[in-house]
Amino acid sequence: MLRTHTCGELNKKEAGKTVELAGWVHRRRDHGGIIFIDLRDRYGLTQVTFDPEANKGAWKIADKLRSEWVIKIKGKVAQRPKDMVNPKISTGEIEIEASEIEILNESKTPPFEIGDEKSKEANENLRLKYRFVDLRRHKPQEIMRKRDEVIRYVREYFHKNDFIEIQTPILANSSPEGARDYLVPSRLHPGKFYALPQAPQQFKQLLMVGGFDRYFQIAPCFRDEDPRADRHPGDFYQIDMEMSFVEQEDVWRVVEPLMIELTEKFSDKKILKKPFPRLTYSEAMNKYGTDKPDLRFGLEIRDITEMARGCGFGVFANAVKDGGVVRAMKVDNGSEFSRKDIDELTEVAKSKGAKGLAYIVVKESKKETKSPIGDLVSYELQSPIVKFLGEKLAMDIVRRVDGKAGDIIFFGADQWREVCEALGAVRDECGARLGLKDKNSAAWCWVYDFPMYDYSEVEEGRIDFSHNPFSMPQGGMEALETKRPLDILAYQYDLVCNGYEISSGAIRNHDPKIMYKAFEIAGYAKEEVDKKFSAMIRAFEYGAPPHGGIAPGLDRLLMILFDLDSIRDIYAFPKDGRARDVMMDSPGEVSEEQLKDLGLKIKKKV
RNA sequence: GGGGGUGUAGCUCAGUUGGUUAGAGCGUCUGCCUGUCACGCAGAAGGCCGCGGGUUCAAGUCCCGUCACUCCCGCCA
Repeated sequence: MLRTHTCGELNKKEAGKTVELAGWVHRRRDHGGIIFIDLRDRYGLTQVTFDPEANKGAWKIADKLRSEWVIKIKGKVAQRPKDMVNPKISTGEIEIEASEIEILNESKTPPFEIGDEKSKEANENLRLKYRFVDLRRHKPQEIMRKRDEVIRYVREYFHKNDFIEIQTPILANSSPEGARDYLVPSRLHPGKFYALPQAPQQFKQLLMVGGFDRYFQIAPCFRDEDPRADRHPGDFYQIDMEMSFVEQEDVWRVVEPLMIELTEKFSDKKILKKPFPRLTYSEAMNKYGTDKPDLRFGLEIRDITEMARGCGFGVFANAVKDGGVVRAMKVDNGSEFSRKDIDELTEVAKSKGAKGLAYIVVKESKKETKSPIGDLVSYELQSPIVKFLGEKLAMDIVRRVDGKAGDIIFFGADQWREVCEALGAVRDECGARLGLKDKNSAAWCWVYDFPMYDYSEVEEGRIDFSHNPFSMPQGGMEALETKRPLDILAYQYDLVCNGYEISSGAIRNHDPKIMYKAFEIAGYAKEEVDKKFSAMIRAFEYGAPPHGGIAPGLDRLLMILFDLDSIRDIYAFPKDGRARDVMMDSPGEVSEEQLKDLGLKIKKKV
């Protein structure tokens, strides 16, 4: 060993001992005579002193040291006088009086400062290029350590509950649904391709058929989709689990306590409600305009379709006439919003397909006035739409949503889904602008009863699976045969925290007959299903047990627990915003020979 | 595929209404300094103001184009 101790562990109890430390030169303070070196490793900092009078040789070497050089020192632990203790570091009571020093490696001047948390962080792309240096900083060190603790905790939790971890293949098959695949050309089978799994979905279901009734895996998943702040491009990890002989409640009973424990042990957030509130998909959409509501704040959406029927404001009246809905969302204290705020919120609504964003500001008025229905009110309405609605209807709507002086009310009028999505996005933005997203709260909830089918977004008039095609429809075969497809619900559930979808799961369809029927409704012929899911279908014909599971996204979970803005922070070696590894320079070019081996040709861009 | 933002020293940023030689802090280098701990003091080096074009007596600043970076939407069963 090149060291007897780490840089974070020595204290006054060791005073007098001779020790050896190794690490990086964090900072050097040269006083002309005495030289101080802060020596750093992942455990902490220890101050090392070089005194020219005590040891001229070591002092001379210390004089040459620069930032990030790797050194090994030998010296005596000395207790610092009381007035020289540094309370900011764990080893602040002592210092090492160096007698020997060896330079293990020199370093170029790093392209950015590694130092204190106070210094401004360098541009992320520069840090990613020099990630091996960036990782030396306190923050990434701490995140990686905590990530490891969470993973270990998860593993212990599942093992304690009789789950076993099984590694499923990385070289798998292209899956016909969902995201774009990463393809891997096969050399032995020219023209054929493996695909990296988007999730171990099919494998874990096959494990159930194989009799492993409680499986889990910290599973690598691969999807070739554009990145987002909460979506790491390329590869990411799921806490994948599946159970046999269970109903959805049983899956929840395993996962919910784990999420509670993880939140309480690894974050500073307080869980707002235990057990987690449960909302059906339609409740979530109607009240919050999204299937992943942020329940840290209220701002519920209310339906005023009937009030708006035939009203004087054409946008509302026409929406109702065309079979749509009119919805209102009251924002407490929203009258603070400036004209600019409202314009920006309108842009948010428009980005979700709304044509505009109608609003009524409820302004406090100095004197009470008589409302059109005769009572006294101490507010007045400011809005471009009141003159069309008429004052009486406007007042009624304000009452309906419990509006009071100081509020603003936003409206959406269109088809149901468009209104939900637009107001949902506006609600989210209002929550952010009004500071309602409490960093110290974790609002977990279950969203369940997702519809089995939805109108296809690719093809007019077609019906498609709204989520996972492997979910069991509620009511089984009977429902598929008798109900209108859009009315059929699935045993499909999401786990949501603070507006992030952490997890998606389902009770699976384990009956081949029901599976064929379910796919038939979505427009797939039997032969097509046989071809695309041959292993699954075959397996289900040999005694598949009822089963279901869930797969919380590890990365998004960690991001919330550790309160990070970027999902890249929780990776040791993240991809950049365009799915590149700027440190390794990947994706990279390959040689002609490699391509030839694989039977591939590449068209060069001119 | 669409929209917004940014681009000035190694890093983080300022740069007014277009006006003389483009600045600060940190870092780097040199010298001084024996108790600092974000040490201090003095000095120095370091700039294609992303790139190309235009307007102008004059462009870091205005206009057009372009590239890069970044965030958002689409997409992500």
